[in-house]
Amino acid sequence: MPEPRDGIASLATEMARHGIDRDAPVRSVMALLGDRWTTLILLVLETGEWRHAELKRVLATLSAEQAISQRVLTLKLRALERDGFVARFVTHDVPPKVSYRLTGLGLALQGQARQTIEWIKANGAAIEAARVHFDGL
Amino acid sequence: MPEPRDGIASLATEMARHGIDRDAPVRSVMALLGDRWTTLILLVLETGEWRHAELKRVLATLSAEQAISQRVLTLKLRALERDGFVARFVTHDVPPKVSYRLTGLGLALQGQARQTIEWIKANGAAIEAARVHFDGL
DNA sequence: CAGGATCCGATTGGATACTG
DNA sequence: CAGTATCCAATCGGATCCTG
Repeated sequence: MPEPRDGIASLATEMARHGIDRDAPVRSVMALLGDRWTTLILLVLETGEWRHAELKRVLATLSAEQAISQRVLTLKLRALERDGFVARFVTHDVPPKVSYRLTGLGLALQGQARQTIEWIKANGAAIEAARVHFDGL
Repeated sequence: MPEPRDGIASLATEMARHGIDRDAPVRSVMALLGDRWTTLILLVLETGEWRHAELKRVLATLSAEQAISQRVLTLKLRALERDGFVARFVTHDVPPKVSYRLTGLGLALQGQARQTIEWIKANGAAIEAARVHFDGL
């Protein structure tokens, strides 16, 4: 294992110790936040408890493109539930009523996501300027 | 456009005004941070200026799985460069020497990413416990 | 050495139809 | 209504080969 530069060795051992990779949740949660819908779902669930269908409808109004498919919404909610970010409530009526809301952990995660999103929005002009410059080369 | 719940209307108009979706950089930058390699690349570039090959080698030591392919490394560096997060330097020798480092904007982005990653690491045990609970149902 | 071109497998997300 | 199953297109990432 080469050590190409000063400082990177300690960095690597730090990462190994704290598990930034090696299937710690870091990779998968970052991927979740980076996917097509999760940040929007978190944003909506931050406002309270939502039924599946209602959530699907409001997400459609929040996205410029097409609506989320029922299948993908279920997939994303499951992923968030599995990681403990979202709690799921069911009444065993016919038809069943299912609702979702953030857990404390999910609310904290959304706080993190919101910070990053706010930063990107605040620097959006600079980013888009860089893109125009790069594309016009 | 229905308004299923109090507060979501102002949320939607806020998002439309500030462009949380609608191809503002928010979506694409979040996706970049969520992909297989970008956060690791930012982490390494935070330590200084790196040649392409050296960067590829150190990334291999930082990831538990396989090494990054040359093609994908170039792709990710281009994406970061296009958004103004990474600067690229070339000497027109034979063979050429190409190096990369973070811009001020990229350093700020890495600050954001680091915060989120630290949060995930700090809550990694809770997340993994939630997974065990969910999977054992 | 850096990176482009090509080919490929794996994953992601959307559309639709069906079930309790 | 919520969820699952199936099918499909698009995207992502890896492997290999080739060039200045």
